[in-house]
Formats: sequence, C-alpha cells, structure tokens
Amino acid sequence: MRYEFKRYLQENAEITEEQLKQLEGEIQKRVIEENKILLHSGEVCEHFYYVEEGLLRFYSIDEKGKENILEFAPEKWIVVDRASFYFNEPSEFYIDALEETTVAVLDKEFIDIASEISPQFRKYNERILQNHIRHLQNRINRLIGKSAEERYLHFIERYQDIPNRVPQRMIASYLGITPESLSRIRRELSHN
Amino acid sequence: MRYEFKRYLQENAEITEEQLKQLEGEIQKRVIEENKILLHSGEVCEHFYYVEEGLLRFYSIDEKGKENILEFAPEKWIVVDRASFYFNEPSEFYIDALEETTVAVLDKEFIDIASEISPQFRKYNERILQNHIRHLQNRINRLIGKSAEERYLHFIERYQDIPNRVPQRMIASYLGITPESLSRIRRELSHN
DNA sequence: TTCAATTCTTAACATACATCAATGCGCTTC
DNA sequence: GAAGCGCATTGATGTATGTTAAGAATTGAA
Repeated sequence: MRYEFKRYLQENAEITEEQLKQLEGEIQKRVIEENKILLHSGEVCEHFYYVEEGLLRFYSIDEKGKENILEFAPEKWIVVDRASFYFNEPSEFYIDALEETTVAVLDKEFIDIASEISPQFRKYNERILQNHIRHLQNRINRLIGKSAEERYLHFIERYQDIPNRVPQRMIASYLGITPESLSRIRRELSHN
Repeated sequence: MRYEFKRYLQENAEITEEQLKQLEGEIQKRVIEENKILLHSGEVCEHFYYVEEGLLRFYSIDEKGKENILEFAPEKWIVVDRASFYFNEPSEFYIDALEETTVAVLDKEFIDIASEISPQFRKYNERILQNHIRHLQNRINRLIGKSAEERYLHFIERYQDIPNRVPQRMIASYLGITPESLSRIRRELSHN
C-alpha cells in the first residue's frame, strides 16, 4: 500500500486537482535506497520528506559517536529538521533511510506556492506544526517523568509496527537507554 | 525593568501604532499573585500569557503527585499549552506563577485579528512556533543523550538567572531527576 | 549451504540515580 | 525569641541503568 502524497494533500489539505497541476513541478518523487543519508549534520535542511512507503529516521550523533534517535518516520509521516529548514541554519541532525523508501521531496518553494494558492494548505501546514509541538511536548513529559520501562510500553503501544521493522538497539536509542537495558526490560516484562 | 507587551510587539512583529489601537481591546493586562494557578489540567487552555515581569511555570503532575516541569517562563517569554489551545482539547498540564507576575493575556481572537491585519504578525507568530519546535527538539536530544550532570551544566549556562529565582527542587524537576541527586551533583561539581 | 557480520541476550560488575530518614538552615509568624 | 515550615544537604541503602565481555541467534552475502 502506497500513501501517495497527492492524494494525501487532497484529503488533508483540501488541495484541488487544479491546484495540484500548478504544484506538480515542485513535487519531486525519489526512491531512497536503504541506509542512504538524506541530511548530514552541518548541512542546511532544504527539504521536507513525505514518506509514501518505507521508513526514515531522524537522529543526532554525539561526540562519542552514539546515535540518538529523535524520530522514526514511517508511511504518511513528514520528516524535516524544522529548525534548520526555517532558520536556514546548519542542522545538528541526520536523516537516513532504514528501509528502501519512496518519498515526495518538497522544498521552500513548494511550501510558499502552496500557501499562496491555497488557504487550506496554509491551515494544514499550521496544523501539522501544532501537532508536532504537541508530540514533542508529550515526549519530553515522558522523558522527565516516566521510567524506561514505562516509556518502552508506551512506545510499543503507540508505534505497533515499528518494533518489527527496526533493530531493538534503535528503539533503545529512541528511549534514551542502552540496548542491553532494553533487553533486560523486555525479559522482565515477559516473565509476568 | 518591565518588558511591555506592546513595545515587544512593535519590535518583534513590526506592529504599527495604528494597528495597536485596533488590537488594544484584545490585550488584557493582569497581575498574578505568587502561587496562583492560571491553567489546571483538564481545562482547555484559552490564553497565551506573555510575561512582562515575574516568572511562570509550565508543568504536569503524574499519578503519584510528582510535578514535572516542562518550562520556566521568565520575562519576555510566552507560555501556552499550544496543543490544548490549538486543538481545543483538555490540557494535561498546569501553568502557575512562581513569583508575583505581570502578564499580557491574549486569546484566540487576538491571534486571529492580529494575523488578519498584519502579515508581519503572522510571520512573527510562525517564527515563534518554529522556534518553539527547535527548543523542544534540542531538549529531547539532551534528555536522551546527556547525563544529568551535563544537563544541569547546560541549564545553568543557558538560564543564568533562573537558579536564583526558583527552589532547586524545581530545577531537578526540569532536569528529570530528584532534588537529592541534584544536590549531590552540585557538591561534586564544587569539589573541582 | 556456508561464512561473516550484525544483533540480541546474558552475566558480572560498576556507576548513576532513587529512596528513606535524619539533620540543620533560613524564613515566616506569632 | 520560639515554634513551625519548607528547603537543602547528607548518609545509608536499594534499584535502575551503564559497561564490558562473551556467546547464541539471526541475517545477509558469497
């Protein structure tokens, strides 16, 4: 099942066929091979990536070389380092593909034109921004208030398919713990 | 020193004197006494609070009664539970005053009218949204990637005045650790 | 199928952080 | 000035999580 970006736009941003025609040139479709890096730390993030099929990852790498995963982006998600994209600053993050992934690639031009010709798109764009904030806020709340085990249980509840698609060490990274700790947590949970 | 909201708007959102006149009726000024709660969990957050003087706090309370502080808002900051405000959902958070605080209170009406009459305000509003995301994103990155000590050092570096204005247990809460742990971290740092 | 590489698990041990309880300090309030 | 309160500190101890190292399981490529 492919989640076509154009259909997604029609459904979520109420973009008309006609408006789509005007925007068509601004939407690039790309197939990203597994492990390909789309954004390197230090570069300015110039694109939104809408995932039609596959799985992207948004993460940082610290001084010791440890990866810290901020977000997984499966089908129908949009990934972008908004800070870098909006403020034109070098990003401190990476984006790569955990599977072969089909994306729609959007640039500033697209956002500007779409906002111009469609007030609905503008609203849609604000909605996903607000939604993003809600998401980050809740994530912080869990990180400062919940144990690793609780965070893990929440994760598998919320992202049911992700655990089947990524190595467990990446889930550990998302949760902010080591792979060994996650392995122990899982064992203890299975004993009950 | 009082950071007047109107002057702030002129400087940051390029609002003109004339536009201010139109908006004046939508801006409420309030003095909040210390410990007063402005938003309770379960209520819909109907207001933005711009802090002219004083200090607000944005936090949750979990099942065990533990407070988890997501944000301190000193002078010139804006506090709002955007998720609740935008989506009209009951908030899961609280906002209260850690000092007697003078705020400008804004509601949806204000945001709508200001966006209508001033494209600059619209841009300004988007800019603070994007900035908020950058802020949350970096906070998550530190929570999953850094030790409590590193997070503490970052905190006092970034928010130099806050430590003098709030009890240490609240800084501990912001960092996601207990007051006792923070006390020990501070002792060890002072021994070097 | 075999081999190599990666990932997961486990164990032993180390460290970071939490919990509980006691103390003392600085405030307020009477 | 005494009593009470909230807060910070400290110590003893417990628990969660990290580290290191090894082996088992899984995967992928030849």
